[in-house]
This record gives sequence, structure tokens and C-alpha cells, in this order.
Amino acid sequence: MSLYTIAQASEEVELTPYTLRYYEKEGLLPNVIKDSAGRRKYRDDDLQRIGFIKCLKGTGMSLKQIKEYGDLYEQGKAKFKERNAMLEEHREKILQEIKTQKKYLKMVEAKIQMKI
Amino acid sequence: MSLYTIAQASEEVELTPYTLRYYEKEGLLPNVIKDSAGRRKYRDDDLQRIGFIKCLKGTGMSLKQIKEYGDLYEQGKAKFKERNAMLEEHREKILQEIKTQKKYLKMVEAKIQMKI
DNA sequence: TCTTGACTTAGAGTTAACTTTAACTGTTAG
DNA sequence: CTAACAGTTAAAGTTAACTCTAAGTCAAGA
Repeated sequence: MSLYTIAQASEEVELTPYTLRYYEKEGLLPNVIKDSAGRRKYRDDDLQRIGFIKCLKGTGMSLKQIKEYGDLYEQGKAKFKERNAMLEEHREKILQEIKTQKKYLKMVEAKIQMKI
Repeated sequence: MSLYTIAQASEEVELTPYTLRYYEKEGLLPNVIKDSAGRRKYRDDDLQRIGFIKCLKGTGMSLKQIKEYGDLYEQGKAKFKERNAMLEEHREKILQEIKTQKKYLKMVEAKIQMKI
């Protein structure tokens, strides 16, 4: 049961403390606890959650949608179906995006080969 | 030698007229001609250029960098090396990004499978 | 001739996602 | 005890990339 200060968590997840506080303010991290002096303490669970947020954000999901997903997640198995539907839809989006990236890669490579 | 109005070009490249004018203002489209009434006329060359801008932008290059690339392009073969160096660096970035996307895809798929 | 509609410009407004500031508080080392 | 330090908050500021508004121009059809 390790607890991280915001500086340590920041280091761990490669996001600034500003960003971590911002995510919390936006409701993406509803379960971060605070010590007696009011300072945030991040648990492994929190870091995992941040990791998944980075995954969703890195694949083009907006913070607004990530919050929606997180809100469903907070409601447990009652919202399992909705939540998974979101992920499945997002999965398609990622697959499509990878295809597009590959197409663009070819375009860039063609341009490199052009030699003009 | 077909010429397109901004509305037609907009349709063709799937960007709004606002965006096309904005790109031009930012110096990304230096060669768009105008008719006697001052209205933009897009040539096939312009549409091709816009297509490549979309490729670069879609793979995460900022408009600022795209302009840098375009400026080198305008200087012809004198700047060929620099220009191609940019593209080769960008190519690496795309390859890396595709890898990351694939990793994230796996994370999402794992979460879907979790059934909790 | 009049009006409609598609264009023009400069400049203001918007949005997402941070990022910084200012003022403050609690903990710790000397 | 006090100075330095790492955190806190609310709110303001920043940036990129659009997106829209207002006021005007021009050409074509009734």
C-alpha cells in the first residue's frame, strides 16, 4: 500500500502536478485522498486510472468523454454495458486511426522517395 | 486545368472555407490565385498541397512546422536536403505513434475483456 | 434596375487542455 | 523559532486551431 505525493505521482505518470490537479478538478480522478494537512496522496489505483486516462486521451478521446466513461465506471456493474459499449466504439476508432496513420505514413514515404 | 471556387475546394478536401482562408493567412497556401473579382481559385496543385497538409497535420505536425516545411518546399531544390530531413524525422514520429496506438489498442481490448 | 447569393476582409470570439499566478498553509531542518 | 519548502486553492492567462461576425463587393437572374 504505497502512497505517492503529487510530485512523485507526477514523475511516475509523466504528467505535471498542474495537470493532475486539473484532471481532478474536471472530475477524472474522484478518489484521490488527502492527508491531515490536505495534501493529495495517490494510491496505486489512482496511478492505474491515470494510466488508462492517458491511453484514452492518447487515442483521441476528449477529457469530456473520458469523464463520461469514468462516471460510468464509478457506478459499478450497473453501468457495465454502457461502459463497455463506449470502449468498443472507441476500439473501432483506434483501428480506423491506425489505418489512417499507415496511409499517411505511405504518403510521407512516397514524398521522401520523390527526390524533387 | 480545372479551377475550383472556395466552396468546391472546401467540398473536395473536406475542410471548411474558413479553414482554407485561415491556412492561407497562415502562409500554408502561398500560391492560390484570384480571379478579376478577387475570388480565390484553387488549382489541382493547391488541392494536392492541401492533401499533404492534411496528411502532416493528421500525423501530429503543428501548422507552424507545416509552414516551415512548406517554406522550404517553396525554395525548391536548394532546400531539398533540409526538407527531406524534416520528412524523415516525421516518418520516425509516425512509426512511433503507430506503435503507441497499437499498445493503447491492446489496453482498451484488455479492459473490454475484463468484464468487470 | 434590383436583389440574391457567393464571395471578400479584418478582426473578434470560441474551445480544449492545460499552465501559471497569488496568496496562503503545514512540515521539517537548522 | 524561523526559514525554506512542498504542497493547497481560486482564478486568470496561454496556446493552437479554428470559427464566426460585420461590413462590403461583384456578377447573374427576374
